[in-house]
Amino acid sequence: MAEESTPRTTVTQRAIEQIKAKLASGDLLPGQRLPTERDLAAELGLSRSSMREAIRALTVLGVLEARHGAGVYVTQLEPSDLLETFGAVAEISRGETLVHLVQVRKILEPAAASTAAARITEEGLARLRAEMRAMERGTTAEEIVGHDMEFHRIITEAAGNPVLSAILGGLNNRTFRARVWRGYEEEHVFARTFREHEAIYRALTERDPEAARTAAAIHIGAVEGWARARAEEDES
Amino acid sequence: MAEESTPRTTVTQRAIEQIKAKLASGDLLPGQRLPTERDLAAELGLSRSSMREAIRALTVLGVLEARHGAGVYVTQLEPSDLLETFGAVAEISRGETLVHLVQVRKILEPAAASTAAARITEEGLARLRAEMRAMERGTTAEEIVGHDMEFHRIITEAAGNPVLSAILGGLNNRTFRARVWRGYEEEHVFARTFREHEAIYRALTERDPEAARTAAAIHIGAVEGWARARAEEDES
DNA sequence: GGAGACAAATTGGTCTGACCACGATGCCGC
DNA sequence: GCGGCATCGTGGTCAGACCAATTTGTCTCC
Repeated sequence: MAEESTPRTTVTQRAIEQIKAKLASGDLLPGQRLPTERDLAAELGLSRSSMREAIRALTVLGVLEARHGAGVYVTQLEPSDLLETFGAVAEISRGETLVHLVQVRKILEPAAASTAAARITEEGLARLRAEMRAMERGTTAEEIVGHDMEFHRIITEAAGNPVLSAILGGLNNRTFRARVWRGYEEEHVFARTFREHEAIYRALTERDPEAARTAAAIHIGAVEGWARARAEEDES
Repeated sequence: MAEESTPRTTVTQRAIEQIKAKLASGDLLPGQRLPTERDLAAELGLSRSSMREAIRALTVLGVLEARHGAGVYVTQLEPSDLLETFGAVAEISRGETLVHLVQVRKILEPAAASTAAARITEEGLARLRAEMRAMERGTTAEEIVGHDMEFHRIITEAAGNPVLSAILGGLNNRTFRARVWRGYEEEHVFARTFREHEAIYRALTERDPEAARTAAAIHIGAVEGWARARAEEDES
């Protein structure tokens, strides 16, 4: 027993695991610089090509960061770094999965709004007001959607949980929204969004967690409907 | 204008984007086979090494699957494939982030339990009973934790949202649990878990969504406390 | 004629070594 | 003392070779 090599997998995969282990164990700390690709390859006993594949993989996962000419570094390992890939999922998903993604958002966003009601600062509320005004004044759909996203981002942020923020950020991708909200330019749909944002804002102002939760749930509920319609289109 | 090349990024990164675009647009469909690495490299105008890095990155993201000797394939793009990386995050995270992860679970799991109360089948309930019995009979911590995880997995599954299942699955990682539950072997802690599972199970049997939600929230609330204690240890 | 075994072609996995491009360092001249 | 330039270190890319797993086709034997 005690196989020292892992024949059933690739050397690259093994390298990935080894680096991940060093991270989990605290052997590598956030911000720290790794040895050079060449040294690392020698250390782990593989070629530079394979080592590079491993580093690239961990880079897209948001764990490492390669700076051309400067070296490879561990990221801050903030949830925002690590869960960036969550957005990629939202971008690629199609059909029914779109609905499932929105459903998860429908669970998380009300919870975030509820927590935010108790924690949001006066400054946060002021920023929400600003976004609402900007959204109403907005002319292009692009612009309006931008302020809409920012509105939700501020609330999420106020909940004070970076993991939650990162997940909701991914689910709230620009690309994702664009796909769900196709044909969103209709005037009355925007009007409805305004009203719903207003309701959420009011609940936050009154520091009413339950009202905030409900208002957010209603808001996302509307999105869910569109996602469902869109999903049926996809199933062609 | 209209720069045709993207000088500000790497060729590998560009290749990743191009393949992702093909996936999002439906140009590449789940299960489909891609051209060989060599052909793909020629097609996108880069070397095979760089192409391989791109493929490896997408493999780690759960989007592609490379079969030695057989070719590269698009996965089924099921949430379970794509959100596998979520587990990796949970494995690497330390300190306060552990608490934030558990907090997200505390939001999602009650929601899942609530939905499950309305949807779980008789067979599902039977499996829950079996897991509870097995857990009580379990001798090693390893074994008990395994049945515990399965208990939650069955409930999550019954909620019928694969995205939700995938996220909770990642949050419920074996490694993750091991880190949070250090010193979990104490008898009374297990006893408490038994009782809490019992409460969740009863609510499901009675098809009572609110009771299920509450019972699940209480259960995860206990875990949150341990995670918090564990996080303070980490901050050394 | 069909089934199994073997051989060849296909294709991902790994390695080597070279060169380029970007950053950091330090030296030199003003 | 300071700005600019040369050098070196390091990641980024490329090319070509060989290995290993799989697939496919063919051939033999029953």
